[in-house]
Amino acid sequence: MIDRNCPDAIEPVLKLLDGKWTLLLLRDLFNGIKRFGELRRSLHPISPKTLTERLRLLEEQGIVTRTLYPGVPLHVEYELTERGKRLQPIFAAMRAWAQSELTCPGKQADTWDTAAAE
Amino acid sequence: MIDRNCPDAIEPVLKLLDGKWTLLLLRDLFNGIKRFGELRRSLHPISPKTLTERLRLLEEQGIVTRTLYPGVPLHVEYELTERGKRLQPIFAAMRAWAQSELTCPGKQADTWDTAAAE
DNA sequence: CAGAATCCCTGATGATACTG
DNA sequence: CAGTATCATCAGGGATTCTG
Repeated sequence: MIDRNCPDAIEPVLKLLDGKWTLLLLRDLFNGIKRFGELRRSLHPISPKTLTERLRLLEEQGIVTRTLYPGVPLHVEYELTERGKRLQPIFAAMRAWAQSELTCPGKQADTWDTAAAE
Repeated sequence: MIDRNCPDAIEPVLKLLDGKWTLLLLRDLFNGIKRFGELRRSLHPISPKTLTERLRLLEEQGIVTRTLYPGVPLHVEYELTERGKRLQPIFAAMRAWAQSELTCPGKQADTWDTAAAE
């Protein structure tokens, strides 16, 4: 039976990572500091509105930092906080599963276990 | 720069786990075989429609199995496949992060790093 | 360049009632 | 019990335009 205290409570994490672009956005940031435009291009076709929203939320959660470099044209950088970087294992686990279960380009595994793929 | 081949491709996983209830549903199944009604109560207030939809999708992906035990009243059991059970590390990583970063009931950590909590 | 402001729209989900 | 069938809903996103 579940430990309804807290140990099993992934809800907060789910809420944090919720949103169509959040995980993809974070993945990008794991590759280093990014500017707004970079993220926008990388996450294309995300809308600037959505990108801003997601970044703001992550900022509030202490997952990313926003650094403004005054001047014209504007220069803003987004970077993962230490707290944010600690999300790494989650991505690692996802990649691991993807690699072992999704047969990238070349593999033949497609034999699940209970199979019956129509 | 990112390895645009496949290694970094978490998209399929994200798609698989997408949906408001999917992760919560899977978490329940990690606690053992469940019947439709059990899941419904546990995930309350999920609607039967949504629960069915999610279960069907997971079934198609080879993540869960549906077993029908003929008779009246009906008896249907849902269980994780081996493939599904291999998603475990993802949950583990989420729980780990939640425990270390979200200060369950008693803790005081709330000091992120770049702080500046409003 | 980085957003803010608007308006719009669709798809995931909810609510409810019914059935084998 | 375990769904299916319908209809209604709404929030997350999208598209576009504008500005410091």
